[in-house]
Amino acid sequence: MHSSGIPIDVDQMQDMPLFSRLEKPSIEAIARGGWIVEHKRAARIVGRGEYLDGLYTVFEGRLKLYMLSCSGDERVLRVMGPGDTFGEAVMFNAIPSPVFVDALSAVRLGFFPRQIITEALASDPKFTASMLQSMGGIMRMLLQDLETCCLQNALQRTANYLVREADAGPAPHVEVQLPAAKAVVASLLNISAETFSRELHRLQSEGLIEINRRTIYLRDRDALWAISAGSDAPAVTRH
Amino acid sequence: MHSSGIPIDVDQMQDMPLFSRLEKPSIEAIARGGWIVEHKRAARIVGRGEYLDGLYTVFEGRLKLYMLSCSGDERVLRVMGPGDTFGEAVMFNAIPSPVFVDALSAVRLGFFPRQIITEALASDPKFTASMLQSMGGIMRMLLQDLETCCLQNALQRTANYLVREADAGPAPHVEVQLPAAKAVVASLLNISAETFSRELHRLQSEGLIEINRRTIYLRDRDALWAISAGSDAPAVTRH
DNA sequence: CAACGGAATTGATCTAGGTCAACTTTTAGC
DNA sequence: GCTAAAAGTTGACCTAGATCAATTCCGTTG
Repeated sequence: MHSSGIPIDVDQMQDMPLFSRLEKPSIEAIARGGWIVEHKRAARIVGRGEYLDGLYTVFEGRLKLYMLSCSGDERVLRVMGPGDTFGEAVMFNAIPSPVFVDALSAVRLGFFPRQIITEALASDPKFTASMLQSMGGIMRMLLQDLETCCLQNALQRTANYLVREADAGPAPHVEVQLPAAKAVVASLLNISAETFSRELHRLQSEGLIEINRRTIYLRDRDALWAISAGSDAPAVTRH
Repeated sequence: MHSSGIPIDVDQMQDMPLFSRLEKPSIEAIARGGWIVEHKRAARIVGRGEYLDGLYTVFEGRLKLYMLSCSGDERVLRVMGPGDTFGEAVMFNAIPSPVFVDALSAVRLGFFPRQIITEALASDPKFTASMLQSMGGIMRMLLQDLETCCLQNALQRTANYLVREADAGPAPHVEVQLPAAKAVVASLLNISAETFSRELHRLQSEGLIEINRRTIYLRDRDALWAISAGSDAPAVTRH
């Protein structure tokens, strides 16, 4: 890892949801208190059990946030990219991290010590609002995950993922780029890589999607939505 | 439901984690802006899809916060009691509620409109800190749930629940009171009532616990902990 | 105290999806 | 371009836990 003295690019911060609503001076104050950290692919950024005295934002690269079962298999919770933040819960509660964070590619992160964040919260109500909203958003995501993993079967989860991913981008696109290897996405959906492959190919054979490496073209968004919403087998025949 | 004009008891608020660190005047200001709501057993407090323009605190009674699958079976996420709060995520993000909240008994709740909360956040940094910590705590709980439900088997979940519940109270107790019917607790653990019963009786036959209606006596906390931590069958024989 | 109804237990099946293994395709290094 | 390693696909099998069904156990009410 490399903890540089390079000043943080304020313009880039302005594009991040957590900071985008703040006035320039506020952002600058926060930027001055933080620093850039660089890691290469596969580096462990946060380990389970570590305490974090600050929060991270992603400037460049991708990371996975995951848990490990006692038997060593991992469950990916989020794949994070530019603009995402992590560490809030651990920082505000002074608890050991319940999750691991590893770099999926070379990454450039901003690190902001708790002290700086606390000061910014005290001096700028807009930052407080942004922070609360950001945390609310993560809670919502976690709830979604819980819902997905407890109440939906493998086919529904797959369809649901594709539809959500298609809507996620700025312009809803019919072309979904998997953010990582299929095995990682499978873990995100809490299914085995094999099952993920099978369900994906099932959707393809039904004509709802087309698979091309890590790109999935959605051919019938409504049908996918219907599947994810529960009508388990609308036209889709099992076997 | 009954939306009374009864003033909110400030002393009772002081016992709630969200307010306990505030100065009396802050609490009083918040109390003046909120009101008491009463519901009887089985009442729906929040429905999925509803927007909430404020947050609730529980003064008296128990509630369940749950999701429904498309096929109608419910998954309980939290059983809430006095001192708990809910609605933060929905309020701060102005999103429709992803969950249902029903009363498990007659309940007395405090409702605080967003306006009041926002003002309190702006005027008292301690409240901001408390709020962030509270939300961080919920995030941590959700993460725990996700971990439990994705990485542990039914026996581990059952053992884990008992141990956590025993530590939850003010004094770690060897006597765990199930907060609701076994079927509700089972749903909390994302297993069927039947499986929950079986696993509980398995633990009993191994001598690790004793079951008496809704009271479980923990006879060997370390062994339970070991099970929940992963050593799947330390002395516990399957079948 | 009888009797009714919800909660809990227990046994007998069934199945979604995991695991293992063989194989093919893609990617990256040289 | 060639080769080794990684990623993905596909089939055969297996198991944890769901579901269904039959009792049993209480607690409540008249």
